[in-house]
Amino acid sequence: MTPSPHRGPRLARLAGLLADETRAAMCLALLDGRAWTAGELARYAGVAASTATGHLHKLIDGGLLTEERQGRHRYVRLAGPQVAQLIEDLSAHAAPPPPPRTLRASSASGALARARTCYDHLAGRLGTAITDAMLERGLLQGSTGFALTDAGMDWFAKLGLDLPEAAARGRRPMARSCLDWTERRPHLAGVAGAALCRHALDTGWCIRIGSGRALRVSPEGERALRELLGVTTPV
Amino acid sequence: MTPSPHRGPRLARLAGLLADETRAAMCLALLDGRAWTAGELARYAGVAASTATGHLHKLIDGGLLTEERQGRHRYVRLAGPQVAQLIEDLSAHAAPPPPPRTLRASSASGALARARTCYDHLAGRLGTAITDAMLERGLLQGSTGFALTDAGMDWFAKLGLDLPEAAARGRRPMARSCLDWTERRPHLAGVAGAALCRHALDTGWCIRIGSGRALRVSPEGERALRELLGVTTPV
DNA sequence: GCGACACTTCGGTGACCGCCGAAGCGTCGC
DNA sequence: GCGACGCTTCGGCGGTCACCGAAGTGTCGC
Repeated sequence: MTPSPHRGPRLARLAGLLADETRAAMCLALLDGRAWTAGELARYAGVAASTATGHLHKLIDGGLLTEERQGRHRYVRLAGPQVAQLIEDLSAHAAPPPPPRTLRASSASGALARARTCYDHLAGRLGTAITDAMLERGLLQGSTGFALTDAGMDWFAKLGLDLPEAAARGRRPMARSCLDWTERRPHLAGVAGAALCRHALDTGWCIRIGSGRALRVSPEGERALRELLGVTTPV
Repeated sequence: MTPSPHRGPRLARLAGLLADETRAAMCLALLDGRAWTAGELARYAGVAASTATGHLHKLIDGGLLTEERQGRHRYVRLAGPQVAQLIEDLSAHAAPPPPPRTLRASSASGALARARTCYDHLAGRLGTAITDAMLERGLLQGSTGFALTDAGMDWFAKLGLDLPEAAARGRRPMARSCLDWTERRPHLAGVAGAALCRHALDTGWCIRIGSGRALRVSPEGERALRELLGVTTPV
């Protein structure tokens, strides 16, 4: 007797979606949380447009992506935060065994390692620094499985961010830990992480560098982070 | 410029390990946390022994499994809790879209839905009931990303379980949430979940039914859970 | 020792799947 | 309208991979 009905085939089907280098590259690109056109993804992955079409069909059928058609363009994005989390987790497990701990600064092209978005929250040295500060100040609890404290809820409320209301809109965790692939330490994700990132972009604390995931911290952002969390912008 | 060195191929390689029905079935079977022989897995998955050998090689090379040779037997098990978590997470995401919420009792063969192990912690209605009770009593915090409170640490200490010492032995989270595939709600995993499960088996609160993952709760176990957590054994 | 047994290695076979280019279909801009 | 453009469908090619049976290696038990 199999212990559960059809878990094996289902698991294999889902894993199969990510088991191809081209599709994996597409999903990792989409981790920036934005919508890409089919052509952009094809060029990014280095395949013909017709090939990309087939891959996108599979990813959409499999529920990992959603599409949105606009004129002659077809925009695709990750189907939701759960999918982003899944890919991020899986990708973290697939990381190389011994990370070259010493000269890391030289790799991962400076700006990205300094501050970037990870789907819809903050990552890089900025993300982990903010997370560390929130832990120190008792706004966040738990060395790995994060939970927001009452003080943490107040802190967000003072910023004008209504987390309970945001959390009620979906089944998403209020606070979640996401493994940072440059820092190899957790940073804040979940509803709280997304709200903070959105706030940082809305208020101009952080500004996107070009069209990628990299961010730079504005002078106002530096001041706000220092005052609110005692964070000095990462070098 | 690719945003990161070689994440795509690595992700694809890892996913590829689980993208085959036979390998997926093997990994799901190994989620019970025990060591299986190659022949057992071959029969379980319904393939020839030679085929199973090949699959096990791949899974071991890929770091998902470890082997242990004893005489003419080759025992394999999951390489660690991180791997168990990964497979459990992935499998939860692969679940069928609309769970038949009504007649669930009839499916998932009664005993397993009532109480079972999930790798090395407690799952099923028993697992979620214990988790709910710990949340209610303030031993655990966070609706999804769990963290143990001070009161929770004391509670474990009173049972004679030294969690900080256990946690220091590895990089494993103290408390973690694991999605229960029969209840569709989280239960307690991580160091704390494993310690509690081990305690329950050591003290005879729970006893394995046959050789599978299913458990039954002993009379002493019922009494202990009622006194310690106010949990009445799930029907 | 001698079989019984667990597992492994080795060809061979067939299916699946990713890839491309060419041709077709819609949309946009002049 | 008319091309330019983005995307899609189709056919064909080639590589990869899961599978098996048969033969081989090591271990256990008598």
